[in-house]
Amino acid sequence: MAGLRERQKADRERRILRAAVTQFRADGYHSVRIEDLAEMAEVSVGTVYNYYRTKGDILIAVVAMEVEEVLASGAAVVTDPPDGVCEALLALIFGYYDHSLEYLSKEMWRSAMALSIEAPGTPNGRRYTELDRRLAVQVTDLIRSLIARGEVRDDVDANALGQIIFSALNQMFIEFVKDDAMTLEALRSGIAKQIGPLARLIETETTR
Amino acid sequence: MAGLRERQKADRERRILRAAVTQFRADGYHSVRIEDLAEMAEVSVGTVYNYYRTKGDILIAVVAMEVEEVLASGAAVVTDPPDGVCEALLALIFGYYDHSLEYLSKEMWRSAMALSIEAPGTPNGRRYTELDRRLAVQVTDLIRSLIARGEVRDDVDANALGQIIFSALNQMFIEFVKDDAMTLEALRSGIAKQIGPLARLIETETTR
DNA sequence: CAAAAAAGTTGAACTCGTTCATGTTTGTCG
DNA sequence: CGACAAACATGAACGAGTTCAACTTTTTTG
Repeated sequence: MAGLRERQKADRERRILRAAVTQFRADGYHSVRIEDLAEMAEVSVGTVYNYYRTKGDILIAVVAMEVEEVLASGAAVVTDPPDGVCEALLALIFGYYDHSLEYLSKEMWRSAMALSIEAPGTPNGRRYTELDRRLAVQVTDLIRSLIARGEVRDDVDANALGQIIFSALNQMFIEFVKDDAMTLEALRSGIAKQIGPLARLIETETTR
Repeated sequence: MAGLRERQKADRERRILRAAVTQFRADGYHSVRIEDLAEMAEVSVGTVYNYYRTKGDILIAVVAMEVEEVLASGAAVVTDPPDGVCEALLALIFGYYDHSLEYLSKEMWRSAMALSIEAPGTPNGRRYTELDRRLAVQVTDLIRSLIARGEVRDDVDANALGQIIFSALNQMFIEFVKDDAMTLEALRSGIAKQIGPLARLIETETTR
């Protein structure tokens, strides 16, 4: 049976996370104080720290939910990619990008990325890094899928290329969240300019 | 003539920077307090803030000196790259990597990178971003140089490829500084595994 | 059911980056 | 040289993340 204590704990954690999602989005990660979250969640400041190690932990928890969704949407593309190497890659990448601002602000992404670099040893950092790794694996899987379909030359190194493409899309995304004025449209066209030439290099002859 | 005031100012700034280089490397960016720097530089805490906007500014100033050196060493490779596409690219990249830990610790790199992502609008962030851009330009220049030499196919998009390669080497470097246990050797072989296959794709037929 | 143990909550106190009103030093002008 | 202005240095005070010793609540035990 679910003891009273357990229910209360789960409830408090949910309330804190809910407060975080709401306030981070509304006022920005930095403007929100732990005290604000505690107040909305109807717990004390100390209690927040019983559920999350640091303020950054709370952000990562929020961001991780979003990335899980992105991964799920990407899985659909990998299973049945559109025709054409460039089209398939961009379908996956645009899927990532379009999802990214659904629940999170650029400021939240910036802070989360900064955290993952600065504190790689914490549960925070490791969790975010793991999500990055899974995204890279998904890109690699797509390439393998395109090789199996005969659209990509079978002498390309799927691992190397998947990693390279992930690096490119990730770096582009960093530039996107760093510049508040940059539109999703500009992000899309930016990565397309890189993926296009690359796709041409790895296509099989027959697809030309 | 250099007035007394000017000399004193320059002197103080140098002392603060010197204290930062010494202490950041010895104890880590985070462990060092502004008060520690002030003490070593024989100024007050407030004075430190007269010369640098934030603690991060001081770090960026230190890191920027290092990156300028890296850019200078890279320029030599671009001017006269070794034979072979892969060899030339790796000569440039290894040059970057080997330089990177000469004066800076991994923790300093992590903090600097995190800063540039989190505070892109500050003088800090912009300066670091600008250095990144110049590194990407240098990679692009090398590719152009290899095209001119006939080693790289002249139908490849030098800009797109330069940016992609920069993203890859940068992402790899991020993984390197995130993992204190990762050796320079592992970093080198990691990027080589990505650059190798890519180089084969862009080489002219004759070089095969 | 009562008492002890376990688990969790609390908010005051601590740290450190940053700011600002005040004081001091340097340069300039009569 | 003396007095005024400008520039600069100073450190106490403030804000926000984090910690921890004391207190409450829930569970277990006899």
